[in-house]
Amino acid sequence: MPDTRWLDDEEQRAWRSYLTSCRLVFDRIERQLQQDAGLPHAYYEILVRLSEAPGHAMRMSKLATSAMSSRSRLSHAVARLEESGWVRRRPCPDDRRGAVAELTDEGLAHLEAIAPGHVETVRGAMFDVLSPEQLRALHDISDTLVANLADAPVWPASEDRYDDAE
Amino acid sequence: MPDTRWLDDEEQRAWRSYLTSCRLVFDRIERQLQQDAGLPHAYYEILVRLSEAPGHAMRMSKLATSAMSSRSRLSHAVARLEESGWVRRRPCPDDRRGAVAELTDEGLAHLEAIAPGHVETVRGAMFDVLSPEQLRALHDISDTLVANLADAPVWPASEDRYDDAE
DNA sequence: CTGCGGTCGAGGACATGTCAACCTCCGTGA
DNA sequence: TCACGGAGGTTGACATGTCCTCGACCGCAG
Repeated sequence: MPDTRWLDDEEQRAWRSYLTSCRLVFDRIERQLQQDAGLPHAYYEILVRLSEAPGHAMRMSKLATSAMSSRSRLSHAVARLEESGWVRRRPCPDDRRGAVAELTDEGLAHLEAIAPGHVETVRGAMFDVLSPEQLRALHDISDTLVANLADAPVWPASEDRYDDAE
Repeated sequence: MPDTRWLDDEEQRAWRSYLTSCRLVFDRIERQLQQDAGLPHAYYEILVRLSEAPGHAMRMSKLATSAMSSRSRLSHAVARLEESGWVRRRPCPDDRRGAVAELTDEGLAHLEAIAPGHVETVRGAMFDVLSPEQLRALHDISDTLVANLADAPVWPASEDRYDDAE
């Protein structure tokens, strides 16, 4: 490794501010969801994706990708959601290896009950705080990051990583 | 709860893009540190704070605050870092309840060994990707978020939350 | 000086996430 | 048709984080 390109003071401050802001935002989201809905944000995401899918059902691997989750994580998560009665698993008709996760009526009802509180929290943590220009800029920045990091050669530790699916 | 102020399409996209980008950035950071340094980013932060403190030592509670950690989390973390030999705990001279965490020589050496890789990853995940204007904007946005969410009425679940300390 | 509320830090129980097998099954090529 | 590489999904061991409780101790009010 040749000479390190250290961060200068300005970059240092920017990076730490970014770290702090993300932590503050996500802590809020996480905490509110945990308290009011009894589930972590990752699980909420899963319910949302299912609710948007045709038939409120989706193939496990596709669900993993769309919820930005590893397969293994999704498997554990769905197991838990199944215990809670919000999701049901059934075999995939096309592919006997596969499984399909399906939102139950209770799951949908629960999601509809908790969504308003979550949205309000998101507004309070972000949309009510930033100016319209800041929001536009942040959207642009986020898109740029996603575009540049998405396919990312991050040594997918095992293959067990978001594959590029769909 | 009165009528929910739902997110419109644009806001929805912005929020999801933000979520995705943060996940991509932090996954990289986390993965690189775990692989090359054998520790999660939160632990790295602790080592950094200690290395910047006078005498490479800091009171536990102050360290918790400065590393944006709960006391309990810090306690577990320092226990682990102590096992690895990178940090040492000693009683606080002023306050017999207290404890002081101190970076060991090995800890400092380890930190110095792994810092370049981390910095390079941060550059690759952020500074090399965004334009100077984007970076300025992101810094400004982060500061705004921190300023507005820091004291945050987030029902500190138990008192066990970053207190506003020092 | 004594009692009392509050702070400091530790630790246990539990939830979530990661990694690494491990099966089952698919699709292809010989 | 059958072997084989790879995909889909699950599972168990383990690491990390959260919540809650506890014991020790501080500092103040009486």
